[in-house]
Amino acid sequence: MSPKPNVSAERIPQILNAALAVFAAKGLNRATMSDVAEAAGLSKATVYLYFKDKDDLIYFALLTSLEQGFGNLEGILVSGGEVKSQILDWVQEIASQMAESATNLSIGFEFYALANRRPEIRERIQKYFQQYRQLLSEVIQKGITQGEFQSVEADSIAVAIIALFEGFNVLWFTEPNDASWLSLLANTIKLLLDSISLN
Amino acid sequence: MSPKPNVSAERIPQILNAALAVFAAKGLNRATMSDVAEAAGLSKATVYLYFKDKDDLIYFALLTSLEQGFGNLEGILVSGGEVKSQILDWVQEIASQMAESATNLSIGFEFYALANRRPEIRERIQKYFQQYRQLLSEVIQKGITQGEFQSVEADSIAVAIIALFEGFNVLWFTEPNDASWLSLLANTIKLLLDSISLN
Amino acid sequence: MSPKPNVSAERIPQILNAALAVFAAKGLNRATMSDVAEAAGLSKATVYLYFKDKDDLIYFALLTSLEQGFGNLEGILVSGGEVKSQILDWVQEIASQMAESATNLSIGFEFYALANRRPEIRERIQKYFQQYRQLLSEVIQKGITQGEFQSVEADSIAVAIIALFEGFNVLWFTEPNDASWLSLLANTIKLLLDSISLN
Amino acid sequence: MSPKPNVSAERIPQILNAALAVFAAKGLNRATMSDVAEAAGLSKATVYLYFKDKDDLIYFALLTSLEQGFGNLEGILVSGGEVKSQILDWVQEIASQMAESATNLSIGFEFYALANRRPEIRERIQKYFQQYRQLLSEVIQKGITQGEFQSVEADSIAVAIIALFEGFNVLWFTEPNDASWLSLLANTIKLLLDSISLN
DNA sequence: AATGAATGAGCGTTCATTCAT
DNA sequence: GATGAATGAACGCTCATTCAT
Repeated sequence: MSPKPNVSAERIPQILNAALAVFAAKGLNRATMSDVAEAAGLSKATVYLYFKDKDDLIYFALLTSLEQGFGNLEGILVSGGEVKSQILDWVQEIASQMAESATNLSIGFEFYALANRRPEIRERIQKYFQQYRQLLSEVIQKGITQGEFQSVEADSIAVAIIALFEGFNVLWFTEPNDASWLSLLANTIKLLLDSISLN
Repeated sequence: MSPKPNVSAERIPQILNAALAVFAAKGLNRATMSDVAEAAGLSKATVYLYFKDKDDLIYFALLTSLEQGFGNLEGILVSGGEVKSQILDWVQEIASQMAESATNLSIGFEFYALANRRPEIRERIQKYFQQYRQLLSEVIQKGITQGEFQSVEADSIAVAIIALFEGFNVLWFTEPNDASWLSLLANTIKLLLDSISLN
Repeated sequence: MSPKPNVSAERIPQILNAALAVFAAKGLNRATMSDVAEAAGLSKATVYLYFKDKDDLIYFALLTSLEQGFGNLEGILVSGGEVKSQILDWVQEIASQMAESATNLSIGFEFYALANRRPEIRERIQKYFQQYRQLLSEVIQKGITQGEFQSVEADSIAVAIIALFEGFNVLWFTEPNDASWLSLLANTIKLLLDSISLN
Repeated sequence: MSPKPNVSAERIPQILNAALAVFAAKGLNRATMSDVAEAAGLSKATVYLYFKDKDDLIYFALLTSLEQGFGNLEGILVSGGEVKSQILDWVQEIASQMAESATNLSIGFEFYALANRRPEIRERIQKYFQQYRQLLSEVIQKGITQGEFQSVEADSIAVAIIALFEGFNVLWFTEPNDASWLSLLANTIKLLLDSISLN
């Protein structure tokens, strides 16, 4: 279940990156271990040196893809200035990142689907959303504390924003050529924040 | 790509229902044609009598799962009464349905992922969302016309609502034991509608 | 092993002709019973009403294709006139027939190959060649008797002519676009007959 | 379409020989990849390591069976002595070889039949016959140059001889227990060569 | 540490054949 | 006599996984 802590632990990210690329291109199932090995410039057997089996590889690929963090959400917490506008900037930033790696979204859906059968995957995804939610919640709370927002339940707003991101992901993915998603998403979140703003 | 139009066209729903059950339980890829046949109480060869191949079966299974319509959204259009409260009722209804068929969500994610490789699947999903969006848009527009809502872009609100549904789906699916999703979703949509309401 | 002698025995040639067409087009193995049934305008089950199984159908298809006789070889026996020139005319005639149904040659090769595994097929082919040989032998003999040919072994010449036909069949089939086969065949047989002619 | 060029390229002839044996015994279609693998003492998957698919295997089996060359026909070209007698010796030699590997003839017919559907197979067979014809043609031409034969078209005689070989193959194959084919073939070719000899 | 070579286990698909109507 | 519907039995092919070197 876990990569070996070898000297050439450089192999692990090498393999994981190859895996993510191949998974995104061909889908979790059509991607073969051969594909991954080839993309990593290694032999199949070598991949098995670092990952127990394909499930293991998928699991760590998920972890890797979940590591990308939440943009500079942390920055908002420590910076001065108006929270709302900083959130809206952050939305732009995240949405732009999404737009750039649109292909990667499809792995996301496969990971979600996998959660149904693999508890450890579900747990990681849950943990990811919890952290996300927690962080976003604190940001909203800061806005409340600073007097920008009404005294609403910060957590509810955090969840709403996350749901909007995920929901627009779906719409974006199914109709990737429609360029309006980004502004629709931004406007919706703005509307939401406006509605809890104090004046 | 096409089921036969024979007398025993009862076979087709029989197989499709079996397929949906098996797909939901095992995932699109781990579900074998044997599994589907067995679940349908038929032989494998018989399944092939009605569906060209597994891809064909998956495609029509998608169509079936997309056929469930949009609740009584149409009802709102023709009924009298306040739009906002009717929308909120409808949200409750749809969300309850989702809660009941939580397992089915996982197929949904697989279908989304599949859209990347199979244009005809992407098209059907797009069409589904377009109809959904169109209908919801008309409902919002009715609210505007009736003087309930400000003169906002109805379509943007419609998309926002759909995105919220999809986004909460994701959250729900990854953490199915959390009972609060439904009310969080309902509250968020209420917040949204309140923010465009006229008083 | 044998077609039923039913009232609608018109079905039998109907099926056999369809079978020959399909066999020629797709090969004995790739041709399915469905193909044959469809080509005959009947249902699969009906084909089984008249032929026990596919092997049976192939066997009777072989018989049918062997029934085409040996051109007007018999005519030479009863006619007056020079034998040699009549044989050469007959060669032209047969070779032209071959040219017209070039596709059919491929079934021929499949039948030959099948002879290895199916004694009853080998027997029919043997019988076919024996009759052919016998008839041709008599024609040569007539030429000897008439004083056209030297007193050679008529049977050897008959076999040689048959072998030349079969051999040119192979060459023709493998290089069907070469138009010279017919004249090469005719010239070779002429050379052979000249070499046994008396002046 | 292509065997791998690895160290264990010993596998390739191993598999091809097994394939030829199985193909001859069961026919191209009834022979399964499992049969071939088993005959080669390997697993099915290993066969697929060296041959892309069954078609590929058949194609290379054809090449192998076509590689056996044309006896010492080349020897006649460089040797001194009478051409005619050397040809007749060669006929005996080739015919004996044919007699020994009578079973293999049946694959031959299947290959011919296959030429109809597979252009690359047709091409190889054509090439085979062309080389054969070219070589034989030169031998005849040498006989003409040496003053043994009349100044006939060497190529026509070459084709006639090839046709006779192929034709007798057919007859031999359909009636393998008849021991007279060899002498009939030899005599016919002798007759042909006599008829173009100069005295 | 690395891999070429090998394979067991399965899966999607086809097709000759049967049988109730 | 005719057939629509159904299926058992295979077969070609793939792929995750192992292991000797």
